[in-house]
Parts: sequence; C-alpha cells; structure tokens
Amino acid sequence: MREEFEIQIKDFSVEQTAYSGQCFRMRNLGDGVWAILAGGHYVQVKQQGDRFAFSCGEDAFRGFWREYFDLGTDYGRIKAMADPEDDYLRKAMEFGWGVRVLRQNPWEMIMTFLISQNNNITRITNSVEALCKKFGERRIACDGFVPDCMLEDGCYYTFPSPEAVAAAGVEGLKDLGLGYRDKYLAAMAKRCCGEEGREWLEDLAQSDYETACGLLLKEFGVGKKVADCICLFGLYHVEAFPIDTHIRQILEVHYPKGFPYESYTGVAGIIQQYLFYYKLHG
DNA sequence: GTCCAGGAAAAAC
DNA sequence: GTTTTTCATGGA
Repeated sequence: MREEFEIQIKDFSVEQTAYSGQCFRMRNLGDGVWAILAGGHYVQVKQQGDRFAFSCGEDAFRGFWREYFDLGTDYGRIKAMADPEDDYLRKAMEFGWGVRVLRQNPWEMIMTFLISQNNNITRITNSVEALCKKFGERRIACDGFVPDCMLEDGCYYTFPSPEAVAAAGVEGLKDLGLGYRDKYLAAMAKRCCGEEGREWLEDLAQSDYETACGLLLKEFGVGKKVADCICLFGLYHVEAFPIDTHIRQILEVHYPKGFPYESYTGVAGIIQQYLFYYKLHG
C-alpha cells in the first residue's frame, strides 16, 4: 500500500517553484497535484493552501524531499530582509511568496544549464526530458496517487549518468533539440564520468562559491551565468546571483544606480529568484 | 522576415 | 584587452 505523508509548510508553493526557471522536471497533473522528478527520485505532491500531501511516505520525505525543497530554511526571515523602500522587490516577494531555491543535484544542474544558454524554458524542458528518455533508466512511477496523465504509461525516466551521456558522444545527442550545445554536453559528460569524474564532482560539491565558480569556468561551454546557476541551484551557494537576459533587464529598469548586493550578503541568489519569477509571471 | 530565449566561444577590432 | 559575430532552433 502507498503511504502518504501530510504536513503543513509556510512560504512554499510547488507551482511557483516549478515555474521559477530552476527546475525543468516538475509536471502539473491538475487538481493541485504535481509530479516531481529529481535524479532517480520521484514523488507526487498535492498542495491545498499551506497543507501538503507527499506520496512518498515520511521516511523519504525526511530523508530526501525535505532537503530538496529547502524546507529547513526560514524564508520569512529572508523576505524580512527586503529594503522597505524597495517597492519592486517587495512586490516581487509578495507575488512569488512561495518560491524556494531547490537543493538539486550538481551533475543534473550542470547538464540542464548547459542546455539553458541562449534558449527558452519550453525548449529547455523538452531537451532535458528527451535526454532523460533516451539515456535515463525507465522506472515505474507510483501506484495511483492520481492518474499519471503526464507520464506515459505510469513510468518515468531517471536523469542519466555521466557515463550514459558520454558513451553516446556528440553524435548520440543530435536528436534532442540541443542545437550547437550538443558538443558542450558531450565534453562535460566525458569530464564527469569514471573515477576521475566522480572526484571532480565531489571536489566541486565540497568547494566554496568562489572555488566552485573557478572550477566550472574552466570547462567548455560554461561561462559566468551558467556557472552561477549551477552554484545556486546545484550547490546551494545562495550568494550566487546569476544575471541572465531577464535579470539584466530588471537591473537596467529598476536598479539603474546598481543593485544593493551589500544588503543581501549571503542570500542574494534567493532575492534573485523572487525578481526572476516576478519578471516572468507578474 | 525579424526578434527573442535563464549565453559562451571564436573572430575581429 | 575589449567589442562584435557566430552558433541551432522553435515560437511569437
């Protein structure tokens, strides 16, 4: 039998987090229910206000999903850091009240944000899913929390290993809609596979923000913005402040005299997520 | 047809 | 060293 775990959580919206451009493997199943895929993990969550039902049971919630959704962090405290005179940020926080910065897998974020460059969210989502479907492992999702309408025949695909992607080579990545980015993924998969690759990923995960950025910037296809996204979403360096085309426009229009980074030392990345979400959906 | 999308590498100045 | 062009691709 399925064991369902219910819990009350403040400052959290699955929907807002799913549409905040940091994760491309959450699917809306309707009726407030979401399917979430992370690495090899899968769960369905039903949200009604501040009450949540997780399909995974309490052990998996405490062992994995609680940390994944960053539920141990007090986002009320972060919202309270907003400058009272910064109307734009205050509106952004009010609008995206339930956005959280996920603690996702580094390797998964490296691949995902290599795909993201000069790309749009729909195409990124399609490419990530195609990558998983082609190279990931096929698994049975869940025994009927709700009908798995978005998941073909009740199955899902895990995010593929570096070895699986590396083995395909750049030729094997041609039919995923990656465009010119295929060569970046092929090179990075090669970099991360085998014993040496695992060590590199482990070093990356142990590094502080500056060091991690330096390691990432040495790799083919990784520039400052992608490195910052990997740091923020894959390594939980919430001081990282990725500046993409949307954030650049916000800074130009609403912060012409410069963004007050010094007011948000150590949490600028979370502030950035509120701004990004508001720009996209507000 | 042109412009844009969670940009970065390569070429040109 | 800094600025400009190129790189696929699908949708508006």
